[in-house]
Amino acid sequence: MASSRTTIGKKSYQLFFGTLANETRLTLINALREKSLNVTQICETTGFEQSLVSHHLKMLEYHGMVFKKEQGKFRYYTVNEKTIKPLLEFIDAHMKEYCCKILAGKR
Amino acid sequence: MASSRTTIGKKSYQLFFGTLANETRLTLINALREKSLNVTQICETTGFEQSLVSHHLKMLEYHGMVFKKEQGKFRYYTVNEKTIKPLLEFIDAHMKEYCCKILAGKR
DNA sequence: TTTTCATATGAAAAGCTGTTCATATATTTA
DNA sequence: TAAATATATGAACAGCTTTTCATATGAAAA
Repeated sequence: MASSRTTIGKKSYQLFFGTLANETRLTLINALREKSLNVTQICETTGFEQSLVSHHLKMLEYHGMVFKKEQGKFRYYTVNEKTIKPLLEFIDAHMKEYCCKILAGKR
Repeated sequence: MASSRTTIGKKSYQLFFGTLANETRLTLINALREKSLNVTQICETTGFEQSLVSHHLKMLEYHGMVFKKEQGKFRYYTVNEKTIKPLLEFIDAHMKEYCCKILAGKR
């Protein structure tokens, strides 16, 4: 049994990381870190087009990174703090320690 | 001061996640989780072409996810356990809790 | 010192992802 | 119920990423 190994396949990781490997989606997540917003409010905050925002929110929701709450004709989105916050903190620590080339400004 | 917020920009996250959002690179990381291997050994283990492996290792190294150790004409690569292991464990936990749609088998 | 082995790299082709546009659906208001 | 508002979705195009191929570089062995 190769057991301390994860039980979740490469494809799943690829989808998870792929979901976060996008500047637009990271902007949406960041916008939602303050508080829940509906789609129109997200568009106002970020300056992105409505259909673009909807497409990306769908993907974020599908991967459990945001949650949707229906309220009349509005759809309020909330960031999954439990995942997103520690994840970004963890990565900050990695970057500070290892990614000198990136932090140095190039690329 | 929006201070508990990360100091590292969206672009850096995009590059970090983008590096891991690829099945080939995840396969390389997985191959290296057992032990350090040189490029030829990685090719044997994974079945990938040498130039493909070199391209991807370069990216992984650049982002601090693997380390390279020169030994004569060989280049031994080691996974960055400190980052990769807890990261994958963390994501497993996220998946188990939120990504039912993915785990259910579709996509 | 020529050949062989190990790895790296640049450029082109193939494949994938993001954005836009047009439009659909669903809810509320007039 | 017609019009307005809020959100979602499919398809096409543009742009980016991955893979392949040809070849370069560098170290070791013959």
